[in-house]
Amino acid sequence: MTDDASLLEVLDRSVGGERREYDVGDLVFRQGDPATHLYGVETGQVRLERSTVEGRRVLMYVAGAGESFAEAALLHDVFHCNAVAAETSRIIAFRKDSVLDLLRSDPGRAEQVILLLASQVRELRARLELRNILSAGDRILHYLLLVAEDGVVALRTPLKDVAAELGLARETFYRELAGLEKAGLIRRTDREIHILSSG
Amino acid sequence: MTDDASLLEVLDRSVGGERREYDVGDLVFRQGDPATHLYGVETGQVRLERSTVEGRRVLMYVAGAGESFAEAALLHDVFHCNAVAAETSRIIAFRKDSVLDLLRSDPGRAEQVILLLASQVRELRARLELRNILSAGDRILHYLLLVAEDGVVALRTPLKDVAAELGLARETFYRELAGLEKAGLIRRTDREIHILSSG
DNA sequence: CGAGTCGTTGAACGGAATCAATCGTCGTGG
DNA sequence: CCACGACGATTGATTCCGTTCAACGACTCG
Repeated sequence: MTDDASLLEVLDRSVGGERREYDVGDLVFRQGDPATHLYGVETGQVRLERSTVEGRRVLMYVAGAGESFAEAALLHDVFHCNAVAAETSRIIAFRKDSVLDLLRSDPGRAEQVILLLASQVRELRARLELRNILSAGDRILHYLLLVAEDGVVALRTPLKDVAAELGLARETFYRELAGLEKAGLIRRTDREIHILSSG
Repeated sequence: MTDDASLLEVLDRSVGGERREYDVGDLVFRQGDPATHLYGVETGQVRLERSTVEGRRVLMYVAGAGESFAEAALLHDVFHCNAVAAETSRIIAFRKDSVLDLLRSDPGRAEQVILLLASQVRELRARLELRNILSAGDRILHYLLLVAEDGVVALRTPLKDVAAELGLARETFYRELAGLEKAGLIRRTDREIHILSSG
């Protein structure tokens, strides 16, 4: 699912980023702040949330380890949301100017970034489409078919995280997984799920 | 939600695309075909689906009017999914080489594309995050807060399409909307929804 | 050896999907 | 001009299934 090199990695190699540590609740940036940087999560988790006029808060995104966020800083002068650490986190900050300079001066890098973003779009679309599947069992099966390579899914993350990615309560996920196995559609080993053909 | 200029528009203006008509069920391209073009939907709808080894089909994305698809052609030599018209559709095909040439020779355009993709990523993330909200009412409210400008949401598409975007049955959506109005949280006029402040 | 987390199963509840029916509106053609 | 059909919007009743609460075993780590 995740591709070879992430945007975060590419940026980190190309323009050096400044690493900072944040505790739970710390603000990385605030809505209205000048958008001078974009960011990556090295460890931890950051919540992006927007404050509405009436003071309500709308969660826009949760960025986990390895992900970049606030790329939209490239588009705007000020941030349109707050970024707050949801866990103790190490964040990398890249200067917006540096990034833009890089993209302008190095067409190869620019192209690489385009490809990265394009594949990210593809992945997000696929994830979104998954959510349109109502039945938990079908959703899981489709997910497995999507991420499988040669009929085998290697589990890199704990199962509960997979459940979260699928938008399911972990209990439902475990149960349904057991159901699929009982139905003879999959077989599980320790860190792998094998998809058994049954056209 | 949708931004000023779409990727489709930018491409259409920069590299001329070839327009083709498709009937329901027609294949735009097939899994394994050389990936020589990327595409945009002018009218109609296209389903992107991947065939697995066992002949099962997994839906990856449904591209509607105004959207581009198969941008991933830029990354790969062959298509990894089938594209089939879900309605009578007019599709624009852009030559991959032309697009790559453009991006390499025109850094300004490349930058514009990067910005477009970045904002697309942001939008997709936001949509995905919405799906993590279980309660239909909360989901709708968050959506409204997200797309509102000055507390007003202008309906561009039929309500039933909004319901689909939110991943809700249209009945549920209507009902919940009525509920929100009864609860005094929103007020509806013909083509607008007003969000009433209530911290 | 305890605390914490992941994985797993059971039982009950609640809410969204689904089926069904109605109304309004718009466009089309006779 | 009106009848007709298509589609969006809406409300009611019922079913179903995923969430939630709860409890437990396995494993890791300090």
